[in-house]
Amino acid sequence: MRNAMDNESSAPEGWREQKRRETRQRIAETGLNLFIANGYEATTLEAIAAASGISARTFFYYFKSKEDILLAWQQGLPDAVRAAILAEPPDQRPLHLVRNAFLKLAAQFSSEQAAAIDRILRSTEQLRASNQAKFLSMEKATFDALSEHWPQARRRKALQVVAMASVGAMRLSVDAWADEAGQKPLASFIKQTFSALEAEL
Amino acid sequence: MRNAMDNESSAPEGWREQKRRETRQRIAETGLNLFIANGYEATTLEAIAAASGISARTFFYYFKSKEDILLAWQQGLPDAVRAAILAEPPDQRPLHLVRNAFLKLAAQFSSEQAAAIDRILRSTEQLRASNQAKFLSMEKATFDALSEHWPQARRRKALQVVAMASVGAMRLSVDAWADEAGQKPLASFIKQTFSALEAEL
DNA sequence: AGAGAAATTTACAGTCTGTGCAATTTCAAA
DNA sequence: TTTGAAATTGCACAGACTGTAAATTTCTCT
Repeated sequence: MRNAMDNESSAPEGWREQKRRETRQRIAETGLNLFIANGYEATTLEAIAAASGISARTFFYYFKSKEDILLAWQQGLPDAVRAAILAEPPDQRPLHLVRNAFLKLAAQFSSEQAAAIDRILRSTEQLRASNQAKFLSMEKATFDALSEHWPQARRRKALQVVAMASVGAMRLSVDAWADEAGQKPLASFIKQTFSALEAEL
Repeated sequence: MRNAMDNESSAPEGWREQKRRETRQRIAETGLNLFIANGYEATTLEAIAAASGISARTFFYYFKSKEDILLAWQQGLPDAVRAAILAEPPDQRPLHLVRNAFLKLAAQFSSEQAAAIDRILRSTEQLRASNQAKFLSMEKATFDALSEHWPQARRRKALQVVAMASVGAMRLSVDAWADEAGQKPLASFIKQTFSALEAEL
C-alpha cells in the first residue's frame, strides 16, 4: 500500500532495479573486455565472475548463459528498429521506408564497440549461429512496425516479405562492411544493397 | 600401390568407408528416434551411445557434437540446392529460376521425417539458432550456383541479393507451411511467397 | 527502531557435453 | 604371418550450467 509523500514507485523499488542494472552492466563490460583480450572460448565463467567481484553462481542470477553476455549488448536493437520505422513518414513504399529507417539506424549501431562485438560473434561456430537470431529479431520488429503503418490484413504477406528482404539486405550490408574492415561507412553499403535489391526484382 | 585384380578402390578401401558410413548412419537414426521419443535435451549422449552399441567416447569419433546428429540429416541440402539450380534453363530471370528450382526441391525435402526433424529443430533456443545456419548454407549454395549461370563479376551483387531474397522466401514458406501443420502442400506456399516478393519490389 | 518479507548472494554437490591421452582391438595390405 | 593404420575404448579432466539450502542484505510496514 502506498500513501502520502510517496513518489510513485521510482525511488523505492527503483533503487533495487537500478543497482541490479548496474551490476548487470558491470558484468557485461567485464565479460566483453575479457572476450576481446583473450577470446571467447578461452574466457571462463570463473574468470568473468572473479573479475566482476561476484561468485560464479551469482553470474547465473544475472545472465542465463555465457553467450547471453553478448546478446545483452544488442538488447535495445528491436526497439530501436521499431522506433526508427515508426518515425518514418508513411508516404513511401514499404521497402523504401525501411531502407531509410535502417540508414538512420546505422549511425547508432556501427560504433567501435559494436564492431568489436561483431568480431567476437563471428569467431566461433556457436556464436555465428546465435548471431543469426539477432537478424530474426530484427525481422520481427520490422514486420511489427510495418504492420502499424499498414494495418490492413491483406497486406500481411507483403509486409512479411518486405521485412525479410530488408533485414536480409541489412545483413548483406553489414557483412560487406565488416569484410572491408570499415573503409567506407556502413550507410553506403546499405544504399548499394537496397539498390541492387530493387533493380533485380 | 594398386595392381592386378584390383577394382579401383571400391572394394578394398571401400569396405572400411562403407562400414564407417553405416555406423554413422545407425547412430544418426538411433539418436533421431530417441530425440523424437524423449525430446532433445532429455536424451543424453550416454543413452544414444548405449542404444547404438558404442561407447560414449566413440560417439565423438563419428560426430563432433550431439547437435551434429541433426545437422547430418541435412548434409545433402547444399548439393541438392546447387544441382536443382544448375538444372534449370538459364533463359529466365535469376529470381524466377531459383523459384522454379526450389519448387522442384520442395518435393524431396518435405517428407514426414523432415517434418519430425524440423519439429525438434524448433524445440529449443540452441537448436533454433543452429537451424538458421541451414538457411545460410542454402544461401551460399544458391549464390554459388547462380554464379555459374552468370559468371560476370558485375552481376555479383545482384546475385547475392537474389540468393538472399530467394532463400528468405523459402524460409517464410516453410514457416507458414509448418504453422498450418501441412494442410496445403509446401509448393503452394512457395508460389505465393515468391509472388508477394515480386509484387512488392 | 525493529520485526518480517523479499531479494540477493554464496557454497556445495552434482549432471552433462566435450577433449586429451594412451592402451587395445580390428583389419587390410605386404 | 607380420605390420601399420584405423577404430574403439577407458579414464581423467575441464567447463558450463542447475538444484538446493543456507546466509546475508535490503526493503516495507508497523
